[in-house]
Amino acid sequence: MKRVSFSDQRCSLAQALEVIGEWWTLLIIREAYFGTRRFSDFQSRLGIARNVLSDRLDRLVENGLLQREPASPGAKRVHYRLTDKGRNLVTVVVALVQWGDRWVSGPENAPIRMVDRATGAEIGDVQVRSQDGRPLAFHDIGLQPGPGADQAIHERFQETVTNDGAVRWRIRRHMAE
Amino acid sequence: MKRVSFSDQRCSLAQALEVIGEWWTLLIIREAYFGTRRFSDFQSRLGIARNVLSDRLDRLVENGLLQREPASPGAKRVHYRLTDKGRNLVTVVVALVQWGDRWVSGPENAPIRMVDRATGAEIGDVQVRSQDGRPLAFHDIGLQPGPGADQAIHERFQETVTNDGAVRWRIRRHMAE
DNA sequence: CAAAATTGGTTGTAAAAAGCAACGTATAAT
DNA sequence: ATTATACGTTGCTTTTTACAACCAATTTTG
Repeated sequence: MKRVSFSDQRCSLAQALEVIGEWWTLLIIREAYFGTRRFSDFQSRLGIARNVLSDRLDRLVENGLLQREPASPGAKRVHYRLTDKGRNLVTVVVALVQWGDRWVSGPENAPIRMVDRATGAEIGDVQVRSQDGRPLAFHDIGLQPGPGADQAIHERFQETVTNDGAVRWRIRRHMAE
Repeated sequence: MKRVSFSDQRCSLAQALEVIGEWWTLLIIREAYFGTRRFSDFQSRLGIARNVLSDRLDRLVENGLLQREPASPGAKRVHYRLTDKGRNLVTVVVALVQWGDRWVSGPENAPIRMVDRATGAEIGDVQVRSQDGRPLAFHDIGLQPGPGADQAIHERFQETVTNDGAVRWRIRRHMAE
């Protein structure tokens, strides 16, 4: 396959996908959310090939999303547990499940319900919001070069200053020549 | 590779990944968010091989995330535009970018800033919330079999009724025997 | 405590997917 | 009318994944 790496792309989405974008990886994370800890349980629950599972677990541990710990105190056999970094992906997983429920499975065929433990009511839809809590639709979100933007990213944006002094960023649709 | 399909798994995450989980696919969606519409712009912006791009675009159109439309009225040459189904993935993309900013790139190196167009302020962190808006942490989220759960999923859960009549679901850690 | 079964992998091989470069048309620009 | 650009497709190579067989260490069972 000689698959190209995303890690040199200056884009946090590419960075994230480099870590969790491989085939099976996110399903392993989901399985960990479900409480699975043992190699053989991951294997039989997912139906993944053992060598691929082994490889993915190694990478997830390397990247700090899972941690190995003794299955029983002092034992050599290990369990895999989510770290904070791994648990923090919960928004991504929930957003994906909700999208899948809505657009692929259909809400009436949702295989899993996610509820608020405190009330038992279904959780809300994951949304993009402003810092003060207003829901933001697709077109309410503006893009700008960030603090880590490089030359290539700056070239994608066009800075304009309106006559009242406000700065506006326009994203270029086509490649600059 | 003879890669196994996720589409027979009864899990909306697997269904979603079947559509957008392939290498490059989510980066193409991101590129579409950025306003890219033309084949050659996708190609040169991402550095993706042309045949792979061609394949991914076909699949995205097939699955209804992108739509082809004449580049100019009456022309045969096409542009690719996001559909509602595609735009609806914005929560996933934003959640992933924020996770990448936080855990991989580091917030001070974020290449892109996402702002509220109305105020210019940075958008908030994507969160899982209850329907009435309380933020839910990882452990506040409970799992239950949903309306489309099959036998296998039901076997993963253990239903218990507390003595005040409330129903509780416990997820089984290991495979049932 | 010895034998059997389970766990947590590794190794080898075949098939499929990704990467690369060259080639072909149809449209757009000069 | 000629040239250049856009949007792919085809053919070949390299890398991954899938599948099955094997193996050592640990647990369980009789």
